[in-house]
Amino acid sequence: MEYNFEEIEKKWQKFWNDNKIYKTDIDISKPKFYVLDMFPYPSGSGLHVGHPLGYIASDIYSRYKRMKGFNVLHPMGFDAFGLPAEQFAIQTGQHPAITTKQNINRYRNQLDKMGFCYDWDREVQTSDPKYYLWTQWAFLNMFESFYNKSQESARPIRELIQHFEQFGTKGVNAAQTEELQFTADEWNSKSDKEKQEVLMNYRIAYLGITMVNWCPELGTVLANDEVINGLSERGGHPVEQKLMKQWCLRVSAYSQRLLDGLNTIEWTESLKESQRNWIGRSEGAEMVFDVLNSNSKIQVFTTRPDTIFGVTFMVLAPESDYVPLVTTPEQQKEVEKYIETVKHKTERDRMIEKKVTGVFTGSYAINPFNGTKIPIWISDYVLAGYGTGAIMAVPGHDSRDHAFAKHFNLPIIPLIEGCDVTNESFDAKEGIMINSGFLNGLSVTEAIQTANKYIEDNNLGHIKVNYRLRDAIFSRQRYWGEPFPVYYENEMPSPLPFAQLPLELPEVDKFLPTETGEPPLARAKKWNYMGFPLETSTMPGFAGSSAYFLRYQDPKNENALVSKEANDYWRNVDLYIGGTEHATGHLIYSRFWNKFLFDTGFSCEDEPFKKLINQGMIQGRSNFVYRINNDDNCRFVSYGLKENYDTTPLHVDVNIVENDILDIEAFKKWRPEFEKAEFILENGKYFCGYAVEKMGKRYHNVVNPDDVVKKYGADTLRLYEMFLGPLEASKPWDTAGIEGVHRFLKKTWRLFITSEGNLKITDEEPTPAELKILHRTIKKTEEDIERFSLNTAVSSFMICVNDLTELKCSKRKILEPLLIILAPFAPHICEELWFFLGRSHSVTTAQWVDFDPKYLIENIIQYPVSFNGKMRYKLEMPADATIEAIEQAVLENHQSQKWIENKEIKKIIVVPKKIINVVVSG
RNA sequence: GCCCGGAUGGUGGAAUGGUAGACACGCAGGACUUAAAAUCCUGUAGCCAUUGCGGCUGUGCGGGUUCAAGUCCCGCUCCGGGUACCA
Repeated sequence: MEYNFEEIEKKWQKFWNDNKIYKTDIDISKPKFYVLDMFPYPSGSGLHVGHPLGYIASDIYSRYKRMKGFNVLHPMGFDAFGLPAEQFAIQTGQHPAITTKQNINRYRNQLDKMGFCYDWDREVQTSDPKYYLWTQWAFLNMFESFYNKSQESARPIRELIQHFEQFGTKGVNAAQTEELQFTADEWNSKSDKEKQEVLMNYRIAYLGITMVNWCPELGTVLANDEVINGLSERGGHPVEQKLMKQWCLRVSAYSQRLLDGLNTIEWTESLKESQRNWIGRSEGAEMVFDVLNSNSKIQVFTTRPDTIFGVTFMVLAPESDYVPLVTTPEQQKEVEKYIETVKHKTERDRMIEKKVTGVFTGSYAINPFNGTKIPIWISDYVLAGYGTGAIMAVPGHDSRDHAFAKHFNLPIIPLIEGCDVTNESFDAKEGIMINSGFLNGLSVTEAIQTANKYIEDNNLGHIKVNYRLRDAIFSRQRYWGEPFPVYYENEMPSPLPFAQLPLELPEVDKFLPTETGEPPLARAKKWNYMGFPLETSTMPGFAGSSAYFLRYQDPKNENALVSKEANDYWRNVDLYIGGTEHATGHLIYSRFWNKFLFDTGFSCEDEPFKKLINQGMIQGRSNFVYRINNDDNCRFVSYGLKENYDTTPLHVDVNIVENDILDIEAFKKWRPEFEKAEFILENGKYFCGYAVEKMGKRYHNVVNPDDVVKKYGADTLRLYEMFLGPLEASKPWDTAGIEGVHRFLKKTWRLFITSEGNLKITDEEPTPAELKILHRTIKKTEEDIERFSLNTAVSSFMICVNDLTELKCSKRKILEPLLIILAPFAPHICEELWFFLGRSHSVTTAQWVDFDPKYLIENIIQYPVSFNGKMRYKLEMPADATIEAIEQAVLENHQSQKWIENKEIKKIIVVPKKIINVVVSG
């Protein structure tokens, strides 16, 4: 009887499902382990073979941990709000909820075929009102909170109000949009509306007027991480800067904690580094410059206060509030003209042009260190959103300032001994200071410290830490997202009472903005609360994915996001697997979101994801055929012969190519125009060329996991995806090796079952050699799973089965444990064979077998003996031989080795169980 | 520009500083078969010797540390990813 994977897999998937084998509940008698996959956005094109890579790895790990005695939480769900469904709705009028539901069903169907051990009873869908109630709830909590920097924690906004009532802003140390100052009396005499406006300055979820990335094509604003190279992440449309009133989350308040937290979690260095760069902490000084003949003062931020003697001009951002203060009447026209041109440039234009532009304001500032007069310019290379929107320019030691100085012919002063700054600035923080007054002779590091001290001592400014991390813009002018639980009274936002949640998405006639440019929700008929209009924008994609890992812990709870009990037990994610593309989006936002919930007592851990593994991308492997140009017969030439002709390469569907050999008949049917195609073959075959490209429809290189499952079975797909290479590496999908993995499963099958379908298994006692094979494999499998080296784990199974086949070993005492350790990788076939062995319960819930070290030690160890690093012969020694005995044996052996007799042994190095190295003279 | 990775046979890839190339694909040869498929066996880094055991060279390039380097250190080259006027 042959290995009939199709039947077996269907049977056991049904068995697991019917018996709810993977249903998980709190069990305080067992240690918990939480394994999470980044849940997918269910796109219309379904899963391709790259998606399950991480899911397979996490599935193997979950199954392994469960067998090791852990209570494993391994849930799955769908990130169901998103732009593609909405775009589709705009085109077709089909409600996004319907499209989304269809896509989810398709995904679910595909996932189910791969034999994952998810507890589907815990499924969450972010577009489900029962789920997004808790997204809205969290938003309201953020609205009702501010960040107390002294306590390093979010606190209820009423604490701040009480403080204002008693002391005004005195003693307030809170994260804020701008610095405010008022007394208690002033606060108490403010109108309600005025008070609300002030509080917006502090709330963690606040309505703010900020420069946003506006994408006219999509008709919505985008967060920084949704803009790539000045184009929208979705669709690649140009993005411009625009001042708009938007909901924002005060993520920046958590900058330092987000940075510090990285040291407490097990993520890859590169991912932590990305986050550190994104947070962008920089220490420097904020310094005040007086403006000549004016009362104005300009504050700048610099990380190089040591270079102050090299400041030859100052630059303001075009949007800076300082601009009107310092522009002289003579320069007014020029400045206005410049600002106008800058406004019309998109982010992308700026990047592509990279032209140096700017305009002089007519004013001068005074260098506070030496009193020199420095011209104040305006240029778009200075960003309004960072620091103070104004810089002191040091062309000698900053490349951007240098380019500007060159262009406008401004002086450049070298400040470091021995450097030439005529053609290039010297940006490195090293060397000895010159031309710098009292800083002369100091090293750069010393000079920075000395200058900082001088600034503080002389009241010229203060030391300041700046972060690049911006507050998250939280409004989207779209339909398919969570509505804000907010209504407007007197034009001031008020939160909906919790009892009114969830605020469900209303029906609209079209999914487009209104004629007046309002978001789609403005089309809804009854979009108000007690007569007051409701907010018409919706939340962004990351809202629903920011706390989903907590909801899985208690998905059906109607009274809380997660009960205290469930959260105390499941805590945070022990292992999170997903792609690197979320490094600066989801993984920042959800850390922020969780920290907020931690502060407010709803999450018991400060960091949501303890260990994170990034699975690599699976790229497509495209195939090409070569059509001969200007050929009447539509001929194609095989890859190896194409140099003899003038050809055009054409992408060909990889599903009609096997091992780069084209299925000619299938090709003729693929496209009508190829029906009469002729082929110039090599050895009777047509070989295709190949290239590694992104997996996508346009390259005809999409491989659907369903097809692979159909052909080889889920167990083969699982093993093969792991076997392909290291989990974290990017690699192309190449079916060339899949036969080998499939062959391994067939071999395993044959260890148990004869070709007639009889059970081969005997109850004979295993030999030491067989036990050695088994225990070696158990040990290796454990080690490999623990370090996520799943490709080598698969290899070790192959070696094991090959060895057992060679020994014709079909002994129960060997094969039963083998099934247990193979079960996480290939659960279906193991269940079937386990069943044949007469075992009743599921092998996937069996207890893991521990290896017995006594079968691992070799009785005799063969030591390679090397002389001066060169291998000479092998010396056999008992495993328990002492180092002295080994040395003695080498010396004795030395005498019988003629070729070395006139050389003197200087040293004998014995590496236990590894090698003996003999150092000889000459 | 900056920050991270990476470079090993024809291919994907193994190697806690200790016999480089595990395992798999592919290829070649063989067995079984009327034949094919399936299955099994042998060989497979390169070069030389293969009716001798074997020898030499080899982990992108150039140096170094070490008895011993794919692995550690210094200097390059190329490839991949992230990020960018962040002062």
